[in-house]
Amino acid sequence: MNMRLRFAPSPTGYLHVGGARTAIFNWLFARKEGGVLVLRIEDTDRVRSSEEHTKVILDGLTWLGVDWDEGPFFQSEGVERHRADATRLLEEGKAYRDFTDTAAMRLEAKERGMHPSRVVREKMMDLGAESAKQRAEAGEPFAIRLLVPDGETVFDDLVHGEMRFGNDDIDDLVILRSDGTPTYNLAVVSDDADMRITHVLRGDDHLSNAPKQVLLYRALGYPEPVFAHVPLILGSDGRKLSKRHGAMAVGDYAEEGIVPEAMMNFLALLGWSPGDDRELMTREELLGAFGMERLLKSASVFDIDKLEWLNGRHLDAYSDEELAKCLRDLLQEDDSFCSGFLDDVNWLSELLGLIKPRARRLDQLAEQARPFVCQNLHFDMKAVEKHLNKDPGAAIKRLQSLYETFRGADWTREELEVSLRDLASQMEVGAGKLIHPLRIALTGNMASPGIFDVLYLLGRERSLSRIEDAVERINLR
RNA sequence: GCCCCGGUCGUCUAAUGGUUAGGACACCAGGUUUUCAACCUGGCAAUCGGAGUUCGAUUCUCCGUCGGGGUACCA
Repeated sequence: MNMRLRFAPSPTGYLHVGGARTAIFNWLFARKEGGVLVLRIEDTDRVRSSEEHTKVILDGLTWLGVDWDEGPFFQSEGVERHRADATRLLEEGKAYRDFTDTAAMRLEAKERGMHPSRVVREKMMDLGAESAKQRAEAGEPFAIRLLVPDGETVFDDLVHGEMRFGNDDIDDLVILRSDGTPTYNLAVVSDDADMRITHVLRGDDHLSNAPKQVLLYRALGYPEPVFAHVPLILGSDGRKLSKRHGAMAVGDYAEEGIVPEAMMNFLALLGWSPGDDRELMTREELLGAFGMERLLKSASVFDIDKLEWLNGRHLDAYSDEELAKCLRDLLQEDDSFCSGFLDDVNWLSELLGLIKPRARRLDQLAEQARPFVCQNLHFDMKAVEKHLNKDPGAAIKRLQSLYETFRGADWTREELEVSLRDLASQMEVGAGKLIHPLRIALTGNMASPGIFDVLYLLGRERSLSRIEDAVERINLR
């Protein structure tokens, strides 16, 4: 039998990291086992659903590298089939019409200490199928509820093992609303059966829906899929992930310079492990190692630090050309950006060699690159204050001396270093006294790659003119 | 309230009826150094609690506790 899986997000406007991980597990499993992955958009909530929202989710999946074999299908397209399934259950006596008023039933149930749905059932059974049919034909609106049988519902979960639910605890759930629209549990079962889904891998939050759905499969006579409920992802305080924990959407992370390989690696390692000590894994390695048997049962906390660390490591694997492309994208909004520098492959490679260890994310990489590829510097005012403005006279003197010294120097790291250190001893100051103001003049920042590397990469002309500019800045204040 | 799931360093996790309970991120210290990183070395740090089974439980069982999910004519 061909394995068929599905990922079925609601189009809520973004791809949640929890949803993304569910998608990744489905994808890994499908690709690993040669199965088929179906994408279905659960858009039955018309208020929240929109085409733009759907697009955001598809883009998020594509960014991650999660591709699908069939779909996207839309749950709303199956409404007729959902309705037909509900009606069939009604005809077969496995469901019944509900004419009651919900609020009144709830109140009565509370007074009598019963499940509301059981109160409804009692009333509707008393009413009898014949009179129910007559009232329906007379045009009275009604919902359809599943008649939950006595006994116990037992099914197998790949993550949790055997699951048992007493049917007394399961409501006679509404499967078709009085406005004729299907409810979630019916729609899911009807769609999954229609799509011949064999493995339902989804978040733990659906675990208590599972017995209801199993009951529906059995009532409808559809073959049951295998379930696998994966644990949830929590925020840093162990609570459900929410806005106050920071970004929740994969799109936000993409914008913050996380690369998709790192995101997939990180998410795959939440709730699953390869069984050995591997942490840094490529897509292919994940695929090779993945298996449902190693899915964990317990929820895990989303640790941004670890994500960023992994991101840095994945960045190491990026080629110079790929990174140059990222830099172009990220820096294009800077008017003073001279992308031509990046065309010199040797220069590019030296630059990246210096800034890659200093950046974990693409946006940080771009900030590190900025002084080397943009004409306008962003000055860190704290740095300017400390090393230039605090003792302006000394700063000017030192920068001017450096200017004179460098002007006649061969532009090699070695010679630049020798001449700077010579100058420092002539002036009877530590080398740092020259280096710090110089660094700010050249980069605008307190932190940068080694100063001689900076000089070398910037080149004579730009270095000298930045020193001049810095002197000018001090004079102008 | 009721139903369900879960609990190993701060975090992600490994392991086992008998181990000095391993690794990684983070953190701390040292090295390196012109800054910031990177890098190297070292360190801190965990089996939720209580019973039971057992020669022996972190591992198996029960109870409690804590956390999570569900309990809709939401998905």
